[in-house]
Amino acid sequence: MSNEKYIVTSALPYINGVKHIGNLIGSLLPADVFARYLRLRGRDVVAICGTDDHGTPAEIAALEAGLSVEDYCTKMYKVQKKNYEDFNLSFDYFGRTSDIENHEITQSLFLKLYENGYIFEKEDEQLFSVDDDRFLPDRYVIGTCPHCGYERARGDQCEDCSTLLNPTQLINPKSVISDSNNLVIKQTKHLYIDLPKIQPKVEEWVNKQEQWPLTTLSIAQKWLREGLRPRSITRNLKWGIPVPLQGYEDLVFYVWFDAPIGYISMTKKWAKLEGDENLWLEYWKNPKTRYYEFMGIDNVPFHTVTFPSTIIGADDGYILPTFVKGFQWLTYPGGKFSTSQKRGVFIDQALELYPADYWRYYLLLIAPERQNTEFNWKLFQDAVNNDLNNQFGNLVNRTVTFIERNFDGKVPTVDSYKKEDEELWQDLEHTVKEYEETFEQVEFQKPLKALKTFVARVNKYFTETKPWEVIKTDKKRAGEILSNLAHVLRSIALLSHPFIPSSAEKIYLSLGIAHPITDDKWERIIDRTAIRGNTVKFQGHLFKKITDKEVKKYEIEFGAVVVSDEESKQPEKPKKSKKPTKESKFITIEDFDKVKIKSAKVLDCVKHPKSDKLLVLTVDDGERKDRTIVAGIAKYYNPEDLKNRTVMIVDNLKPRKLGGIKSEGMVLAVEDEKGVSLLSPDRDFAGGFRAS
RNA sequence: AGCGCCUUGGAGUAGUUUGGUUAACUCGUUGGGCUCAUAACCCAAAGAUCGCAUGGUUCAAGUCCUGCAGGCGCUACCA
Repeated sequence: MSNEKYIVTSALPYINGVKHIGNLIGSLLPADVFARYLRLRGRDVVAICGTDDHGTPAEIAALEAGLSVEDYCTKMYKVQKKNYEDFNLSFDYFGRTSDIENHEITQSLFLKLYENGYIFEKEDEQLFSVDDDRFLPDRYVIGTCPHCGYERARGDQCEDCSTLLNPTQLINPKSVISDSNNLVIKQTKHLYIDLPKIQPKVEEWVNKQEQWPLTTLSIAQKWLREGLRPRSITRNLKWGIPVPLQGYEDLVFYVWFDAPIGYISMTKKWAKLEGDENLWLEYWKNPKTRYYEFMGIDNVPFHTVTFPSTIIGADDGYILPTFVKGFQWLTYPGGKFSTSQKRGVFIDQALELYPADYWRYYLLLIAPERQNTEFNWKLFQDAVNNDLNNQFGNLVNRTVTFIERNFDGKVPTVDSYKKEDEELWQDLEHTVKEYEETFEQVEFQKPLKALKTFVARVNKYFTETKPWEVIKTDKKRAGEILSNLAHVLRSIALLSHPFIPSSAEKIYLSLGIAHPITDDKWERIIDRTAIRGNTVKFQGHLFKKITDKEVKKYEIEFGAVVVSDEESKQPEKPKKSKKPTKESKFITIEDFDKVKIKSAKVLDCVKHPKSDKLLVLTVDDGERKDRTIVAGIAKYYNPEDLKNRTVMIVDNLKPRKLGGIKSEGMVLAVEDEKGVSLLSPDRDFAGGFRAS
């Protein structure tokens, strides 16, 4: 089986900008983890990723940065490459789609398609911006929607009425790039790939992929069911891979066409650097290769239908993916990741706050495998503090220090195993089995949870066997317990390596293992004697806790807030069919009784950091002296004036975040045209008295 | 509009493919234990009519079917 090869690829991040943690968990990180797992098991794997360099956005960003597009891309390439290295992403090669190898392979695949009769020419109308001196992609044109009159409709679709459009349909179209309305319609010739002609073969292939995840399969099948349409593969740009065909020299390939070919060309470049020019062919033209692709869900059609069409149509011996894993989205509280709005965590920032392993662990734990998941600072803290620090780090710590203090740092020898020892080893076996099985199915949360459960199990073993007590009467037995612990820890380190590689290495060092973790053989994952006699050495604590203070700070700093919807009640689309609930004229006394209104003393009051309409009150409600209430009264009250005042609050209102700060209740006030006035008792009142 | 996904104790989730005794896990809460360890670790308890129809199928439904409500994602010339 040694000639079975593996390819692992992550969707290629676009060259522009630094990526956020959502991009990371959507493709890059899983690809890395899976590749690490395969390597650990001794599989012959090449893991490939790189930047997707071409396209209009890169050109425009370069323009704005005052750089040539080549220089801009090189600069961004370096930035991204470093980010991923810092995150311990272990791609064998991280390349670029603008490299010469990609030119060669893209052009050769195109020529094959051409020879095989899958390329045809068609004339298009396209808007040309005279002032920008360039053709405008649909999304770079905005204008008035002919259907609903929305003034900022994009050339491909009106966001307001969601009608699909052609840029030429827009009224008063203008360029997004320059705002110029000096646009002309030009006839241009473009080359198309005849997807309908290739469809039967693609369909035949897709229908055989029973091992694919259901969502992947159903997306692919939907596209095929609706029938593929020919798709343009050229653009009139200067930045890109030139079309190697007479009469089309001024065209370049459309990015969607050349980007996935990057997987192949980057492997080729890797082979070159490895000093074996033809090595890449052993992977890409070997029918026995197992090829795993990782990407966000939006990319699934490209990897299950269009890119395979290129490969199948060209018929040049390249293999197709064995497994296509599409991830849902990692969402962020308060809205989409956005550089301009300072919302979300970007990779470079993330690493300034905490080590890569913290992020890797939490992101993998909540990996959006089945559904969208939301990043949450508090849960991030929980995961790091409980799972990593308390359970994992502390287990390593208590084991190593115990051996250091009682056994001169030497891992003791075991002569016989008691029942509880055997049970421990048996559980390890089960864990490894579960881990292997779920990993082979390309799942991430499950192997990680198996590992996490086992770590807790080992802590239990430690507590229940009480070596600190046993050692007083039976040093030998205590030694056996610690030996078991140390050996099991070695297995845990191996199992955790794909997820948290640096910490795993550190455990190896603690256990006095000289070789890197990646040199270990999977066959020895369970080994009761591997480190007998090793000298352990405390390496410092593996993890550190995240404090509440940090969480609060970062929640605000990184915009993890719900936009105070009081104000942002934009003319949002009236939610369809929201039946107006019939309100009856009276409520019953029981209804009123549900509302608990009580007095509260304002202890402190400050302006809301994110809003000029909100004040943040800290009140004493008779039960607690640290209740936080956010009120929209900043226009009418100075924070200072409210201190020591008694106000009336709704006690049992469901807490809600306002501008990122959790408001636990509501302050009662009345409003007329002059402004807002707070309700309060006639005389000074302590907090906690219910109104009735 | 179409397609798909989601709705399970205070929070986050598993379980739904292949229906079957007390609905599982982590956090949080309450109580207890331990002291080797980073106030870490271990045990126990409370807490869920599994979105709604008091809908259907079945001896049996969180799991299958139907309808409804709410939330989300994807839908090709974007990269």
